[in-house]
Amino acid sequence: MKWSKALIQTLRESPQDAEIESHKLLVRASLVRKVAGGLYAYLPLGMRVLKKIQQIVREEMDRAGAQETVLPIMQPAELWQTTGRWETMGPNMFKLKDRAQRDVALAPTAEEEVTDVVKGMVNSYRQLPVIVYQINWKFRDETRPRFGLMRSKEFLMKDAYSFDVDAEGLEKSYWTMYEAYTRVFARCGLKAVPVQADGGDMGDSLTHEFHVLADAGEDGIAFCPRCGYAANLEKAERQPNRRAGVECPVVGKVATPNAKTIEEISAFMGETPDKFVKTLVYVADGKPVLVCVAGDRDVNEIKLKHFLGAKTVELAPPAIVEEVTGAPVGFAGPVKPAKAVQIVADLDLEGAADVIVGANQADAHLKHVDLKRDAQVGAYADLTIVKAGDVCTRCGEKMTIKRGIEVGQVFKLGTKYSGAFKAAYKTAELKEETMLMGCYGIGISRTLQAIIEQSHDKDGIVWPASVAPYQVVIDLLDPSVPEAAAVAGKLESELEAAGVDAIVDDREERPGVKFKDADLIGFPVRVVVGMKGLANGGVEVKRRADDKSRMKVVPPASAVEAIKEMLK
RNA sequence: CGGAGCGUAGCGCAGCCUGGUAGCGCGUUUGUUUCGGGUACAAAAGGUCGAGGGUUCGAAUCCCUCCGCUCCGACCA
Repeated sequence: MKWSKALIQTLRESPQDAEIESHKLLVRASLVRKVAGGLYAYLPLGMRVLKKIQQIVREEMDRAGAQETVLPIMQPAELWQTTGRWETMGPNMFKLKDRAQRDVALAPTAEEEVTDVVKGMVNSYRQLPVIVYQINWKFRDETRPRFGLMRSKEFLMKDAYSFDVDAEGLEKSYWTMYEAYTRVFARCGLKAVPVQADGGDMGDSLTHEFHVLADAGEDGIAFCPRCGYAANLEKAERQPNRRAGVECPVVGKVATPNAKTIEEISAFMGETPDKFVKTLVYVADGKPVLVCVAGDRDVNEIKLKHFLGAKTVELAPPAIVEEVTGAPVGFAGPVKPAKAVQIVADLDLEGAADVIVGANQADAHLKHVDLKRDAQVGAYADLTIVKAGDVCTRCGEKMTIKRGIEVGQVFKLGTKYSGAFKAAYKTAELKEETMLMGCYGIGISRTLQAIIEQSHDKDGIVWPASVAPYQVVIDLLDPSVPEAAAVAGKLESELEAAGVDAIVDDREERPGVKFKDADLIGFPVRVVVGMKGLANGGVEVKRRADDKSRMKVVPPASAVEAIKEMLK
């Protein structure tokens, strides 16, 4: 490829709407261009990377025995109504009508569609297991698209679905995909770590997310340095910090005017936040619940939801809080609320005594409270978000918190979709059984950006050779000198013959411009064809990631060899 | 959906407070110059100042409405 003919327009300045480094580089290096909020055009350079990632995914899926398909992006509403997700996906799904007023959706995912297709084709246990996949555009009407391709309204996703006869088969499919994902990310030059995660609305409990660790990541992950435990904060567990066995005098009321938050009240009373019990009013499936956690803790709403077995859990609006506690927001407590409602508390508080709680009365708190003696706590459970320094449940080590970008996820779905669609097969005993499903996603476009986020320096992107838009840039410093141009041209075709893709920077630009652009876009290997080098009978070959001192000067005839060596 | 900010040339921005011929840098085109880390000079093209309405002799500028974008929060198979 000749640069002078390529549709590339690098930018000196970052677009003003880009916040994180990978987003800035994506735009500056001319890989994508924003069309509208959350919608991006993939330019030739970006497209080449996207295709290389896709190819790696395809090879690994095929190796794992998955079969490629393409399902329609436009999906009839009936499919979604079958599982009830037409409603529950709600505004996240792009919905439209065709000319006959039939409802259709733009695919946000494809469990329904694939289940319907496989159901129509598989009738016998002999046809199972089967895993199908597709690489296709997905659409989600995100409330807040952000960070470029990280969270966009339209994105490229590989989604795979496994169908098995029993739990054992599903287990096997799940780990087959897990292995394949490990290989995919490694081949993309990414350090992606598998972490345990919450299944959300998708299915049953076992699920792993693959995260690329980065400060710009949207998810928090708890890690145990000793035993290797890694879990999304949505799911992460810890050993409770019980403080039982404290002597507890009789309850006393304290006037705490205008002190509503734990911070305010702890400053007011001169006690540390962990001496307090924070009581929050939640509404779970329409019913109010009091939730107590230690004052220095935050409620994990996902854990709460699972514990209560509720479909929806949200903080109660002020009116409900007042009705339940009999006091304005800020003074809720577990001791004799105005309305007798279910009270649940975090495991930290099991046996807790001599704590301070809201008095269910304006501008007042209670001290010397013994939860067991003074309150009607219905149940104790793990209800809080893990923090750095919390203790690992497995090995007792202190955990750390890092941030990650989720690039892939593997789920066991069980019969959630196959049940709804009555996707059944005949057993050898002629019985009808429901298939067991798993689903497995990789965000291809997000992976593209995650690679940049993980691999860049002050000058630009540092592409791993496996996914670089071109593996080699040939900087032809004097394009108007025929002998130099001939050397570059010959090298380009030799590389092509050797299966290495290269772009020749043949622009009439000063060397500095070419070097800056090469660094910005981040081609793994740079070859400089200049009069200075040619006078000494050589071209210069250098890795993007190395400094100038690691540059090699080789005769043009052996350049291909040297380049291939560097690409390894 | 709540809070904040911003919409002026392909990109980054000034001008707005205090109304009076729409500017700068990058990029683009042409010429000269320079030539191993974003050369320099000159000339040129490119804008219904987000949209609509109002005030005014006159609106990028003041007022109203709407739209879009970004950030924080809530949400997130």
